[in-house]
Amino acid sequence: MKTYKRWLQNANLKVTPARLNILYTLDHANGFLTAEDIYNELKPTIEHLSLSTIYRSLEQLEKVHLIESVSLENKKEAQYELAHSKHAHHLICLTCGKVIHIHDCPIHDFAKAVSSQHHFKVTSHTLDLYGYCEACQT
Amino acid sequence: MKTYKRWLQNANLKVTPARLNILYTLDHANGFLTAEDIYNELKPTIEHLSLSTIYRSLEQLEKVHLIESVSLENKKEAQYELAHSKHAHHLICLTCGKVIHIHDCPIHDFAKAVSSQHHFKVTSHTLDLYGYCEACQT
DNA sequence: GTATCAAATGCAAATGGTTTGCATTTGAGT
DNA sequence: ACTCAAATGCAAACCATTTGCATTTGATAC
Ligand SMILES: [Mn+2]
Ligand SMILES: [Mn+2]
Ligand SMILES: [Zn+2]
Ligand SMILES: [Zn+2]
Repeated sequence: MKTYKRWLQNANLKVTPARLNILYTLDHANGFLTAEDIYNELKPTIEHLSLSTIYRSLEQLEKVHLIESVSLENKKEAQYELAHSKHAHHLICLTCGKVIHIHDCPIHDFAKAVSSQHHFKVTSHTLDLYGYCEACQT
Repeated sequence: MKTYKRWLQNANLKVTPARLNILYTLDHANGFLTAEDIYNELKPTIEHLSLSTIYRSLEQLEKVHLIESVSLENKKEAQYELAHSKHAHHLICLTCGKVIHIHDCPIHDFAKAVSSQHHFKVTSHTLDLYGYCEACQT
């Protein structure tokens, strides 16, 4: 918990139980979590926890770049993960939701080519690969 | 309109004004459209048009693969476009919403590599590039 | 420690995009 | 024209997320 406390202090956010627990939960998840996932995880251990606190905390944590939100194809709820400094892409298991991070990025050259070809100034991109993780390929 | 009629008939869907108009509208858009975009476009010309008809039509059209829905980063509404048979990716203008289709795909080799490296069976992927189109780069 | 005050929280109500129930209309085949 | 499933309009329901407001709490100053 020491680490999370420092993260919050460095970001000039008050250290509150909700925020510490949200960071801990995202840090120990093996895939993306929704606001409600986090709420359900924490509700039993925090009395009087409100779902709106989760939403407001996620908003703040994202604003200071401690976490990131992702929109997944065919999912309407926002999904969250701990922020990672290195540019990365995702392997997402369609069965168990496990997420593997890939730090290799095949897009930069491609973006450059496409960019000049279509006179389009590319500033960012999203690339997610869907399929089945080792455990789910039986 | 002749074409759209045939599309619907081939898909075993009844030919209705709403569906014809939705196909026409998507066919002539230069970017993705939301259900409400389409509704606002058609409302003036179709008396008693209901937004739920738009939603139900989009659902049907997607089911028979005449159109596709896309989830965009930081947009909560579903976006639609006419289906395209060839595998493609998107250049999306952050200012005007224009979408350019790229039929070049740099991912297949990458997916193969990553696949064997992480024992992950990749079945699909999404790749969208965001930035500014020629007209919006002033 | 105690006082202070903005920031964070709980709770309930409001939102906004999307879906659904139901009575009525319409398209396609006879 | 006749029939019947499918499509539609409208209102109400739904669900994820946001917001208003009264209360509590964390950080800083004494
Ligand atoms: Mn990630
Ligand atoms: Mn497309
Ligand atoms: Zn899995
Ligand atoms: Zn543009």
